[in-house]
Amino acid sequence: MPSDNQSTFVSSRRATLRQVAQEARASKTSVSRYFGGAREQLSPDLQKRIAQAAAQLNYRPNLIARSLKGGRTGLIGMLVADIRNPFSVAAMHGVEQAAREQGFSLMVCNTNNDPLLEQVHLTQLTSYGIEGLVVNASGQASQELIDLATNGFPIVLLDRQLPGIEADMVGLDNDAAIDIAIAHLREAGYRDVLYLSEPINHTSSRQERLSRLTYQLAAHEGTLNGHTFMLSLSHDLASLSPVIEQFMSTANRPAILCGNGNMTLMAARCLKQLKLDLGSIGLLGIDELEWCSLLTPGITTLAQPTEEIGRRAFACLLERNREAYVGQSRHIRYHPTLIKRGSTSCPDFHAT
Amino acid sequence: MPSDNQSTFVSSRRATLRQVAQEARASKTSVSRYFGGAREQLSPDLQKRIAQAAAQLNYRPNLIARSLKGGRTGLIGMLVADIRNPFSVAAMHGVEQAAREQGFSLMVCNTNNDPLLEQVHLTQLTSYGIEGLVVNASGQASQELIDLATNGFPIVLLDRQLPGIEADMVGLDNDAAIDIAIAHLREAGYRDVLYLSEPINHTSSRQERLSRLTYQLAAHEGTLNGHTFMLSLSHDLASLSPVIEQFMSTANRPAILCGNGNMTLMAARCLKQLKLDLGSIGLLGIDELEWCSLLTPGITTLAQPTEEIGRRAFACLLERNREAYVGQSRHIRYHPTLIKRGSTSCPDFHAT
DNA sequence: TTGTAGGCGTTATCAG
DNA sequence: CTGATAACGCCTACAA
Repeated sequence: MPSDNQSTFVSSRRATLRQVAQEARASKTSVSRYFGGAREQLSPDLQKRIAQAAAQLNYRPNLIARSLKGGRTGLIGMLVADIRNPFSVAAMHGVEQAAREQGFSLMVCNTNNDPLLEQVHLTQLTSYGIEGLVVNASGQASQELIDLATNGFPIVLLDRQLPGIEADMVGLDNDAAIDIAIAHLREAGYRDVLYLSEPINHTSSRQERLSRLTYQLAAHEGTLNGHTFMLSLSHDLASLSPVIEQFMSTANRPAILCGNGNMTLMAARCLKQLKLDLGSIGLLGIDELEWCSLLTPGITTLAQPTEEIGRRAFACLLERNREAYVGQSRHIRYHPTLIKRGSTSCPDFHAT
Repeated sequence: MPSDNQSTFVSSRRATLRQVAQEARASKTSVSRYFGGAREQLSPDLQKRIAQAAAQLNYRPNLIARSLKGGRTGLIGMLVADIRNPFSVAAMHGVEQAAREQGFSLMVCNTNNDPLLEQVHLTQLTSYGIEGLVVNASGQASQELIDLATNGFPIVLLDRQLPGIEADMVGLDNDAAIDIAIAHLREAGYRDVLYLSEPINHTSSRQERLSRLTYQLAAHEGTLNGHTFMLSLSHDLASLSPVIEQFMSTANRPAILCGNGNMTLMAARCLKQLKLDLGSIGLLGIDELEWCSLLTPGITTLAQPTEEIGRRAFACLLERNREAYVGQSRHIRYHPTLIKRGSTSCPDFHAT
């Protein structure tokens, strides 16, 4: 809770509806109507008086008081696992735009991948009477969140599902992503794949990508070999380097597939340090980052429509809000776009 | 939304203080005290009854209603010009952390560099009764903002000042940044500098950097030549390429100095396209980005303590809130850190 | 230690 | 068309 001290700058308190009413020699009701969208009902004269008084007092309706009565706060909340991840930022941007277009404001909370913090923020958000929640949280849902979902509170999951929570989800078509990635790597002539992922930690999108990879590797057994390495962000390059060196020493036509943008960054750092040339060792990342085109000869990526994903998430929220909780929860998955660059084209290889 | 049923049935609406009071056979006052921090005043028995009832109903105080009476919302607002700028995100992260530590929640609004949008968001924010505002806006302040500041509303400017607004500001020591940059370039043997900036547009930080650059160039007249180019983000590389080509054709030991991260990105793209080698043409950027170390041979940058800047901004807000508006507004400037990399070390050059 | 009454700024209901 | 009046959920004198 904010600390004790009395607000000292209260001198310039905002004007209230009542003051406007007095100044305009009208009733509170009329003023309320004027600002509440029923302006047409009022006589031109009254309208003018109210407008004048309001302008003079620089009056703005107090949204808090309004929501107290009406139940509608116009607030929606968003929980983000890692605000410094460009994916999160882009998605958030999408949510925010869509929300504003519909007259909603967004409260964003960064949980830092900390379930405890998630709980704290959730309590805060609900205490402020948010009307819906977009969640991109760390793998496990807090009890708080589960309760909310169970009670039919409008929730949309972003990028990942959460065990124990029945809600709409919008994210990437992970199967398609892996399929496209593998197909591309095969066509480009790579034969050994090292998959880099952040620890699964119950994060569904990571799980899905890994599963599909396993499936693909099985399907191409004999022509494509696979290895997997989980890398926590808190680890430094020191733990990745030996893995890659080991991989290089045994692999034939090797390529690295990165499960997300963070992994692409780690891989690129490591390859640079090991002085390995992009292309001769393949590199393909899920998530497009602004610098991927800069690194000679360019890093091939699978781009997600991040903003659109955010916008869609908000749209889902709105729908749920309107139609109550009808029908099964939907899973909306967007198709990734392959951006081919030099990191997956080695002139020495030839497609099968 | 749930129907507005009054009945005491399992309405999915949140429990209110009144319901808890009924369930606990206590008065609203007692329950209010229980949750308002005066728990000690109550008899153990009463405390227990209230605790039980609250748990059973899963009661949470409604922060909105609370703030209506007390005036304190525990909300602070932040206006961000461009949410996709890593600097903004990092600063926002700092603000958010500091705010949470003090029990405040953050409402972030992205103005997209659009003054109109800024106005809209500002109205919204104040309507929600925010207790303070952190502003990193496009150059010109809206009238709305000016009024707020004039009335003594707690505002802190981030990274840039705004004409017509007397408020604390926290940002980079731009003079120091330029001084360090120029000194470094000179030492590294560069003799011609092309300064890339986004259009000044009344943005004080851009103005300061440019002015200081001009000053430095004058100070080193004869040993250092300078040119300046303003590049809008909406422009594409096509407009930058000829400038750089022209610069290269006439310059002696040329280097590019980038006014911020966006410019560094543009420059890097352009140099890559023109197939110019980093180092033989110098490149130094203000703002450290995650990929600057990746691009061979590394881009030299001036790093800002972005998170700390955000945290400090919130701290200022708190102080202002406590001590009313005492004394002059402060300008807090952080010193940048030079991160030397290959882009400013050309083996052919020798220091003066 | 506990409770009663009134009010915060707004909207909804029901009269005129 | 316009205006009283009663909520909304909570807090805070003031009593008991």
